[in-house]
Amino acid sequence: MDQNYRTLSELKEAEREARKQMILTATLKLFGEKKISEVSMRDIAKEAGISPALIYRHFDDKDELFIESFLLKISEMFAQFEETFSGRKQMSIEEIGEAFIQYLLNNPLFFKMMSYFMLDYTLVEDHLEKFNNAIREFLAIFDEGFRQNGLEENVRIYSHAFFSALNGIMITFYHYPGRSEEEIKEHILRLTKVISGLFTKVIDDMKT
Amino acid sequence: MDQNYRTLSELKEAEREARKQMILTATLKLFGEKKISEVSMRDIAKEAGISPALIYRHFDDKDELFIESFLLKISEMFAQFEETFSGRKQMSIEEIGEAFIQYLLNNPLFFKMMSYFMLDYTLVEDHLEKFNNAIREFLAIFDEGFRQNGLEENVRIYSHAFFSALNGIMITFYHYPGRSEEEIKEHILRLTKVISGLFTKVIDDMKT
DNA sequence: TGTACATCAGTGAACGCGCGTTCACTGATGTAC
DNA sequence: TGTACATCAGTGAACGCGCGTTCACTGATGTAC
Repeated sequence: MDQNYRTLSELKEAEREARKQMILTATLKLFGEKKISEVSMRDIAKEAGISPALIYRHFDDKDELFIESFLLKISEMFAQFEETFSGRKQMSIEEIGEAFIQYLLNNPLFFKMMSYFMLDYTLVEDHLEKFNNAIREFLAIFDEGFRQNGLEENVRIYSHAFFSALNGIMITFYHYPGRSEEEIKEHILRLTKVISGLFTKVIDDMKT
Repeated sequence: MDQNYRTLSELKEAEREARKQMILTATLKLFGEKKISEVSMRDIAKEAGISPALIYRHFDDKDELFIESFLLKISEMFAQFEETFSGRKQMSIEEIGEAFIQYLLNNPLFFKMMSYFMLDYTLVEDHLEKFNNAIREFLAIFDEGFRQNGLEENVRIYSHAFFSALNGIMITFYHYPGRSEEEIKEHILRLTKVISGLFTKVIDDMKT
């Protein structure tokens, strides 16, 4: 009896969770299709095939829904990026840089969300920590990459510099006006090579 | 008589221009105070001490007003930055990097607007060219800096890489959560030094 | 000098709209006895 | 097995609001004769 209850409520809980995921999926889909700031609760409800009111049974408000979508996307990226890393014994700085940029180029939605939250969003205290942790974990991958390539001192400062420089290339040139998508990708990858090259060279010089 | 008419209409034109500038000034003031996307036409009218309808006698719509404000700010920055440059015979890469970052740190409004238009804004064909030219002119300053420091080949690619890396440092860390303003500034300047150092070193190596 | 008219900066209120969110309600399913 | 009740996912319409923009109007100034 007790056992039975538990399974039943578990089933309900699972259904509830599935619905929540549907809402999150719909939200992410729309983020990919239009400006993030122009995605409305009505849009999301329509996309998910439910009434707007139902969203509020799963999320306190629009902010919470947006943040949860973002965290979902972050963990997805994180998993994929870590896999790329652990699949190989060691990656050069160039390979790390290219992997990161290629990921952003192939996942414009992730890039869009990252930019949006970096620049436009004032995070609530509660979500701030999750967000913070996600970024720190991610930067740790870069740290590890530099260590594997023989950097011993100031690892963190170099990995921050590298990470933010790559970010900057994307943000500065991704929407560069009057260029085709192909030209832009090419330009971004060339700049990535230049930056990666600088870091590699300086680290190599340190070693000798 | 004819002469008189001309002066009179000139006077009127000057008044008209002055009012327009007042509206632009009010807009920029509000951009400094709240999120750009949250500045409304009513806010601007109130700040300028006029009726909302009057704004439409000077600007076609909100877009045009926003773009013109931005272009005004760009030209201001451009003038100041060029002055810094022409005041000195030659500046090292480090000095250029630091001057740029210090400018952004001291003019958060400019940084805010630049970020906003880089990421969030879909420019109309008409304004696109002005915007384009402004950026190109600005990048030319960096080109010149690299040339003066002895770089002869691929100048443009290096200046783009340098410019976007600096941008990235600002964008990535300016709103870094959980740090004081002082810590953030310090961190940004340290990263700027690292990036400038890499470029300097590689250029020096090329020379020998 | 006086009068009729034109011009135009400037206004406050209104229009029409879409937003985030809430409300009052339905209807299916499960529970108690 | 049947019946009264509780629960809760789900709904469509509504609330209240602020937005960009427009409208119909005022009033000061200049012009024509």
